[in-house]
Amino acid sequence: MSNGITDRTPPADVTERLGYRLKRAAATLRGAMDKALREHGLTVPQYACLELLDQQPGLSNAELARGTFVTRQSMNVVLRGLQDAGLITRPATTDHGRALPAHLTEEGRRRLAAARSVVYAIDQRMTDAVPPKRLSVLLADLDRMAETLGG
Amino acid sequence: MSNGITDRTPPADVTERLGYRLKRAAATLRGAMDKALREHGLTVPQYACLELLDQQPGLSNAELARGTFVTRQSMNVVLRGLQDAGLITRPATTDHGRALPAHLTEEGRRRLAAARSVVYAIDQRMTDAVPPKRLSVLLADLDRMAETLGG
DNA sequence: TTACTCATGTCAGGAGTTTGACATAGGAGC
DNA sequence: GCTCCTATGTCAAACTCCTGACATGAGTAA
Repeated sequence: MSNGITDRTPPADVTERLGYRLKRAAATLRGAMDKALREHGLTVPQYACLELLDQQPGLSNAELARGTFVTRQSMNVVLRGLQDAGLITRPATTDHGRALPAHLTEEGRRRLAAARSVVYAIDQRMTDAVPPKRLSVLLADLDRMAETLGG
Repeated sequence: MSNGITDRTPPADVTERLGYRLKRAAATLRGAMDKALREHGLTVPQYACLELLDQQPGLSNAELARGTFVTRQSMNVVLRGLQDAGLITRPATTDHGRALPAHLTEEGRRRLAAARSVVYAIDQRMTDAVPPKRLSVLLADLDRMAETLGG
């Protein structure tokens, strides 16, 4: 059966398929972040939102949704929560268009800084699990996988 | 700043971190599977459950939950749905212990076979996106990442 | 101007998932 | 025997997220 030509059929064992492994790694990461962030009073989408806003102040609801891989509707409730908690500000109206630019408050920056330390630790532990020389290749492969499926 | 020693601090740009890329790839895969499976009347957890049961008949609710990375409670709902749809069977009682072994019905096997084709196609497209020589290494790295975080 | 298209923000409803809790069954150790 | 400890199944409530839908604003072209 082994003829030197790459097998183009997914393994019969589900757990040997790329999709399963990808899901497993992502689920584990999600669980670790969820647990760590809970002690900081933040959910994963909330943290992701704060992180994006810190790097790109003024992002709109729709832009944040795309950046965190959720729908506009989901991001809307996240933003409302962050707004109620006083971590971000958003104008009620705007001169041009409908997009409402969001910005971090001082408190938001503080909470983000605190939460960032624990998330960094997790990301670093995970990154250390892969040989340094393979990291850039791994990142590129993950990107290709996403792009191929229309991400 | 580049001194030949591997940088041990996560990139400031969130989108350059391993966690972000991993989430992106997983989210894209989830979206593709979700869309494809909807035409077969199945959700992703339902499909995963059927696939596991096909390979390992008699798995219990808790075992299926661990295998699909959800809680027992979630899997309980999934199993109830599959049972109502006549795709699996589960005894009401058992002689030994509390674990109730689940099994596919004939209809369950048919639906799984139909759904499997579209999922295989997605998995294959994704797998083809990474150079064949790197596939086994990629799988190993994903595993290491999960194990490091306690998966 | 008008009509069309697209992106955005938002509301309503429902499906899926989680946390927290409780009762039951088996095994290990005393 | 008895007591922990663990694992399992299940219920209830809350939360998260999504699908579907609608209205608004901007740009484009007839």
